Amino acid sequence: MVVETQKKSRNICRWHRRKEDRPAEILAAALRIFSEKGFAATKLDEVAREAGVSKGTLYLYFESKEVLLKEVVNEFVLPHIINAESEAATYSGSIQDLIRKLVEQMRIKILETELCGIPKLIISEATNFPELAEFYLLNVIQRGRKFIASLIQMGVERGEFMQCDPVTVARSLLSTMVFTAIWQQSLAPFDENYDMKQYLNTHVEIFLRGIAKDNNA
Amino acid sequence: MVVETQKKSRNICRWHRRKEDRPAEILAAALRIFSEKGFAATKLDEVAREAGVSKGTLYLYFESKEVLLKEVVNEFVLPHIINAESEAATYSGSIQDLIRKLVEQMRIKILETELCGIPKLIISEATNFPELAEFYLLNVIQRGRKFIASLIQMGVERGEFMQCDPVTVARSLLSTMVFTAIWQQSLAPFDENYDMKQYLNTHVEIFLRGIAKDNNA
DNA sequence: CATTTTAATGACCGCCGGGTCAGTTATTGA
DNA sequence: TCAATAACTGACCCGGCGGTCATTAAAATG
Repeated sequence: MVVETQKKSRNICRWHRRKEDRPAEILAAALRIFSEKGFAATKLDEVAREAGVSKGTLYLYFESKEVLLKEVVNEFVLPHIINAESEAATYSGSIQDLIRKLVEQMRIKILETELCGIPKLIISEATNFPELAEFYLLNVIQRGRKFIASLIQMGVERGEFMQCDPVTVARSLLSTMVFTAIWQQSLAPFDENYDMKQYLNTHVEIFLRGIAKDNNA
Repeated sequence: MVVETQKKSRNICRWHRRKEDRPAEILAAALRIFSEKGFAATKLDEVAREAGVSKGTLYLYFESKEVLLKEVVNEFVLPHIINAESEAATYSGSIQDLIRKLVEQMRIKILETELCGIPKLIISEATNFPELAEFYLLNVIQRGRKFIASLIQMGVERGEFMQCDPVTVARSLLSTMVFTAIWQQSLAPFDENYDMKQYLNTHVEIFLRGIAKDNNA
């Protein structure tokens, strides 16, 4: 053994040079593997295989495993928050209906995709990577919370909702979204009769009825 | 180097032989470290140090790292479920008040202690240890869910709550409890102005108002 | 006190996986 | 056409940790 390096026949198509596409492909592969395995249990060899490159190539584009994880978060999560905010800005119906709509969109675009692996990842590694946790809390959770709180506040002013502390109420609604993501990536596969859509609908209706100004049973 | 083994001076008191106490001490230490670090990032050397023993001693009482984790779950979680069930059996007030009381007890006995590290642990490692996930889902989550569903059902029959699917509603309430535990062990330390008690109270009141039969704002 | 038993120790082993780099090959451009 | 360049590869390195076991000494036995 030792050295003797590569001289054998080689699968041709892997040897393409595609500097432009590599980062995106690697990030997509990393999202998949990180979501499934968590941080520590993810092997870079596996990410590389999933991305169709060698481990060395990873280090051409990302300087370490930890940096790779951060880049995954940046790449895949932020756009959706921004999207929801602009969605709300142009909505003209009741706040209740807007909330129903936003929850449904979040379900379809995040909770039912592999994207929901990210919250679980952050939560799992929060103690080991506090810097990442803070980044996520600030840029995703707190941003989302402020956004929802502003909707609640608006609903109160319009007389749709009862008097309440919008921030705490927003926390309550958002936590359900986060929990749903985490559940999806952990115990949901073992949980018979679990139906995310039904669960979310029930929860949202209880929630809306719970903060409604007057009660129409 | 090599061998030369131990002959130097030694801290005397660690050499006590306490076969009876060791397992409990090791489990307590394991709960602390597992809760804080997660499974993969926990080093058995550290658990041993925390328990005041050597790594070899761990293997005298537990055959592997994975078995140690399972024993931790068995030891610390199950008793609390059983306790809540018997609590409810002897309660005589309204279901609403019983739910308030149970949530508060859960907060004090689990959520505000290191015990809440366990749900996070299970969630984090669900993919890597599906066997453990199933065990926890069956013995803790589903058992708790059935218990809560029976309370909801009772509330419906008594006319406290509106018509609903008790199991889905139970899911909604329990998920908040689980989420609170997870949050406590992950992002809560970074989340300024987070007050678990206030959050839980608000959430429970919204929930109870949301499923109440008639609305008294 | 001498002997046996066994709780407890910690140096060591082997493997695994993050990270490196000498070597290989597609592409560029002169 | 043929350097020169740079994307890409994978064998290798090495530190860290789960797990082992020969050794030590506290307690039990007689």
